[in-house]
Amino acid sequence: MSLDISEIASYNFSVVEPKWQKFWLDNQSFKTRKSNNKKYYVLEMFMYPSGKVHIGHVRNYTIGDIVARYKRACGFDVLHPVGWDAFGLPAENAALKQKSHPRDWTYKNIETMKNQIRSLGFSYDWEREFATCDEEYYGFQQKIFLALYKKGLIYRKKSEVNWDPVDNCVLANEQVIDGKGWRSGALVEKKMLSQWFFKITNYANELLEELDNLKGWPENVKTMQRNWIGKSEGCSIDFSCDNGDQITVFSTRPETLFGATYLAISLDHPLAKKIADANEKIKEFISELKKGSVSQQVLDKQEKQGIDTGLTVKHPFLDKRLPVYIANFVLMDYGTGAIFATPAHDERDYDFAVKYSLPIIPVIKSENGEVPYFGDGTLFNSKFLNGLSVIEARKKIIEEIDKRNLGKKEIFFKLRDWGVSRQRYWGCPIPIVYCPHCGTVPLEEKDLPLKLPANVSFSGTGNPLDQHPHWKHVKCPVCGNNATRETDTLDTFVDSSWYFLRFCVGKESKDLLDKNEVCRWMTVDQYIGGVEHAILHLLYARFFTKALADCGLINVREPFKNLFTQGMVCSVTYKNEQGEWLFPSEVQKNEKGEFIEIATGKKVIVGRLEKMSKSKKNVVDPDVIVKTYGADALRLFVVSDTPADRDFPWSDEGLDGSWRFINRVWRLFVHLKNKGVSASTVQDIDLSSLTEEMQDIYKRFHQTIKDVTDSFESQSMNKAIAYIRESVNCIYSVLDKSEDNVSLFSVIIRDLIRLLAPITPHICEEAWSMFGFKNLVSENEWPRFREDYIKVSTVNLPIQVNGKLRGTIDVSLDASEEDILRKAMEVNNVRKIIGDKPIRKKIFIKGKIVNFVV
RNA sequence: GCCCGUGUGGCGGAAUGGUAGACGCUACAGACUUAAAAUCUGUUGUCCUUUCGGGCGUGGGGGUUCGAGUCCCUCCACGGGCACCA
Repeated sequence: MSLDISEIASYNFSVVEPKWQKFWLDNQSFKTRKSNNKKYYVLEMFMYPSGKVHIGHVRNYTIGDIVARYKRACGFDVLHPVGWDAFGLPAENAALKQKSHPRDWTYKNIETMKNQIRSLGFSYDWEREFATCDEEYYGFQQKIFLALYKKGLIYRKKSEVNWDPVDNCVLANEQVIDGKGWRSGALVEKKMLSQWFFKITNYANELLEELDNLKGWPENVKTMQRNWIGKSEGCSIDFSCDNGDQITVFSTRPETLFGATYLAISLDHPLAKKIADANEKIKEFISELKKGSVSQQVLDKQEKQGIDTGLTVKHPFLDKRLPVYIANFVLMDYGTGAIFATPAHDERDYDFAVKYSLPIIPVIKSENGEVPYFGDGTLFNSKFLNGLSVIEARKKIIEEIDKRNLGKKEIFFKLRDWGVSRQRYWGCPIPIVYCPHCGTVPLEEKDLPLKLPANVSFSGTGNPLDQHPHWKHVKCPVCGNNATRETDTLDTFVDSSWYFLRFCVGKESKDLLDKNEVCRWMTVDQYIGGVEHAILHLLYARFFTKALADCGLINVREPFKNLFTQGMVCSVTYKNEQGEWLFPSEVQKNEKGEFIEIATGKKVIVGRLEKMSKSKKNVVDPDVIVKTYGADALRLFVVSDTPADRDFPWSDEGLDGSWRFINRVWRLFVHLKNKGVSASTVQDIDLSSLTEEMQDIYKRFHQTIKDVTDSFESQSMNKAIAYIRESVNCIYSVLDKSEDNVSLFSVIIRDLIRLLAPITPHICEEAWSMFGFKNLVSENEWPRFREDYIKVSTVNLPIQVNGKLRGTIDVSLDASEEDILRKAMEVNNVRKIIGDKPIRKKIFIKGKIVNFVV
């Protein structure tokens, strides 16, 4: 086939894309529709306004937009909102660095990113947009805080933070680098501060059990949450100490009690403090161990260390005393902050025992006497437990402990309460006042929102709200005397724990949790975001939903029905000989195919694909791509080839391929238009009037509709695109017959545009209007396929001998087994391989396979 | 350290336990062109073979099965999360 010059001119996206974006916006094409149709709520995890949209965002939002457009076409009322997770640390860092106010910095970023998002043609209902730093939003969040507070779900307790002794401020884990403060370089210490906590542990069981009902969640995310909640059954045991105190330990393996050789308590255990106060050496030792970050991976990796307190406790069942150690591997937050140690059957206990030459007494028989041993076996050395299995022994000893009043069976969760206090400015202020007379007093609703003061200075030291000249000084709402405000703000995870509820309510309502609207739209039918949020954000959002339901504010208990976690966007990295990262633009391929640094001519080390990040200089700017290739090409590319839940390898060549495909499709449209195809030539297709070849083409197209539909339903955009490409190739192969089959090609092209529209909406909208179809393709329905067209009557059946493929035969699906086996045996190659060997077995699976075992 | 994933041609990937490599990228060849680009057509896992065809192949090792990329065990490599980054 040949195309004339006018058809060869490439598709002018730079005119077409802005044209339709403006049209959609002006006509509010994606305003949330409220009809009697079924609803569908599509939500992508909202964006942190860091400054610029990156390709990772583009991929996330493209997936969401494809779902939204597809579901709209399928007839759902779709809620597809957009917003900004706008509080957080980077705004304050920018304030320090560039002297810009966090608010100005944030809103400016939002403006920039909004324009970027709009240039990608996402079908959002912009009317519902908001930022979490909007006074209206965080004011309402304070209302929610008060409701939870009244419900008894919020309390204050002391908890450890990373403390920078030079800057006098609390550091986030990411601000601690090699145990030192990122700005000051000072050795970080752990410090106890009074902080607010949400009682997420009240919901531990429900959070765990409801996971089983979340059929639309990936199994790995559910597993991670289960492990995080970490329900374990065990028992508490009281040990009496020779100083008169009692130490309660928790153990999930009480059956190993007879192998216990020492007790270990946490650095923060009340007893440890008591001892430290009386013993300078121990005090010093504890403060030495307290250096460094509070993060778990740091704690786990550090060497196990401890100190003998000199105290001993009595073993509850044996006539012996065990020494009590203060040890850095015992966590105050889990269990009771104290353990009995059985080094023969626990790795940590073992390492510690070896280091401090403590005895190791095995009580469970292992096959080859290995120590430490963690498997099942028979108890020995254990008095009344002797001869029992681990499970039996556990049951028995818990009974025994209970009977003798030494402790009781208990269930502990690894899940800890959620600390929400942040010693920072750019967050939601906590609506609490401390009064010397009335104590802790919540603000009254009429005093909300409690706004952040505008004039604030950032020195990098201390807490900005605390240092503000007058903000914290107020009159007590109860007695009117001088009082002070809480100067901590809320963790930004709080902001993102209910934003999906706020989206349900239109801007006209002051009640941000308007029950009718929340009830109409919740739950979120499809939630899409990175797997890095698998635990914290998703768990907090689930907790919040339950807590708000218990406060009577909403009536759902689970926020997200289906969850999709997309992979990261990765790209190649380059480093020079000094190990410095290089931009791709600084690198060139020479004649030998080696990569060299342009500036120096020296060889460059080509690293493996890594997550795109500014520091590795392997980011790609979406603006540049949109300008040179268009939004459709970018959208198409980020969901092509790689399944959406896997990491996506960026490549310029791949992007080029997507761009070529868009032009190929456009040439197809223009060619067919020139051959007379248009909306007015669409008519019902009478199969019998077509040649056999055209019948086949039409049937294959119905198969394509089915394949693409199935792929969209299973979020396999990459497969949908492969099927569409295949179909386009197929249409190209018969293009010279288009003139004789105008109606057929009209029908096919109409549906092809509709199949492609969720992915590349601009070109499809343009083609839709060019062919003269009514309304927008974005408002049109999804094409349907006919079951009777995709049924096949014959099949190409593989014939195996001993499980190896030796040939194939074409058979009718309803042919008898006998006929097929006879035919299979006649295949030349099969006969040759079998020879005169006797056939031991004939496997026949209808429509699938024939296998001769000889 | 603990928890969760991933591993298939030169590359991204496809494959209800049933013909491994669909679709795309790259590379190569041809057509068109004064030429280039673009476009179109073809080839492209690997080894043996003129052809027909055959051997080997889904990170390594083992197992279940008539048959394993797919299920089980084990090992290796890489990535994500770990509670104050979002």
